[in-house]
Amino acid sequence: MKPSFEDLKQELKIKNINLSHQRLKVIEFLTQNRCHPTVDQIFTNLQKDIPTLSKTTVYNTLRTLVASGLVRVITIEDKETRYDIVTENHGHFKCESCGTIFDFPIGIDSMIPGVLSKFVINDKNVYLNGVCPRCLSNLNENK
Amino acid sequence: MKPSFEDLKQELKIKNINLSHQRLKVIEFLTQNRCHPTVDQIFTNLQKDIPTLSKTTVYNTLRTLVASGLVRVITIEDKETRYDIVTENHGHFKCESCGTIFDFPIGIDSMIPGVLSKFVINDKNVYLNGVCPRCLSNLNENK
DNA sequence: ATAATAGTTGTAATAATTATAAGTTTGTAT
DNA sequence: ATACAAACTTATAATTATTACAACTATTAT
Ligand SMILES: [Mn+2]
Ligand SMILES: [Mn+2]
Ligand SMILES: [Zn+2]
Ligand SMILES: [Zn+2]
Repeated sequence: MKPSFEDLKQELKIKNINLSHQRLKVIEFLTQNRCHPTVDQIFTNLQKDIPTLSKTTVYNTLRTLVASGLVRVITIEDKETRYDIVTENHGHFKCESCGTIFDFPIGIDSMIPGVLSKFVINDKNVYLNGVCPRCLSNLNENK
Repeated sequence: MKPSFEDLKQELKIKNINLSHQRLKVIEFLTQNRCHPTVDQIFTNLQKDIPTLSKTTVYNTLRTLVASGLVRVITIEDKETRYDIVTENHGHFKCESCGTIFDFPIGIDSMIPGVLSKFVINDKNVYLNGVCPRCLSNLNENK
């Protein structure tokens, strides 16, 4: 599902979170850039629009959005936290060659084993690393 | 499978990695503490044995071990990299209340969707977050 | 309009990790 | 055993990501 900017604004109102200019811009950026951007990417891009923007605000905003369940944290790679506006269950594949992070569907619930039946699960992540088809064919060409 | 200390020494020899005192101690610690320790935990504990130990050495050693495939990196939580001597495919559950990381079996290969058939997959991780049974029962008691 | 509240900003502090260069250990050849 | 080179370790400095803080600004309610 692709949550629209308007949907998200509505969600925020319901959750009683103020729709400040900066917050709206962060959400807008995330809906238009579904590449799982880092804080730095979000900050650098929004700064063009909002010259006074502070990186602290980006951190604060993302913390608020994650806490309210509107945004999801992706830590597929050590040392670079990324953010995803799509909170529905799906897996992530990161290409070691080009760095792209791909989404893929995965039915993880069906494979959670019985030993976890007494555990309360709040969050699920499936992360794969490898090489994407485009990079594979590039590697072949250069042989 | 529980790789023994001796097995791992053998593996290192095969891969032509020097069995320095510090490296052996790191491996020994990981085989005896299968709690997915952080760099800091490994460092602090080994320092008792090796007073001259440097944290840089712990970082260097872990990098070497990960590169050679003897150790696995766990980034279930943002901001704390952990290490696992068990490299075989299994999932991780982190309790948000007590911080314990539990292992569980998972047949992830069977659920990788067709859209990824052209991707080369080098690494797979399944991370769950929630509350463990012990913490759940503690919470109930205190109500 | 005023006061209270929430949000933003710049700067400083913290923490994890990496880079560097000097010192030490280890392995190999003589 | 000795000497030399390569590999490893160490302490320190530098880098990077993130959080803390306090002053400032915008928003909301009265
Ligand atoms: Mn995604
Ligand atoms: Mn494990
Ligand atoms: Zn690629
Ligand atoms: Zn627990």
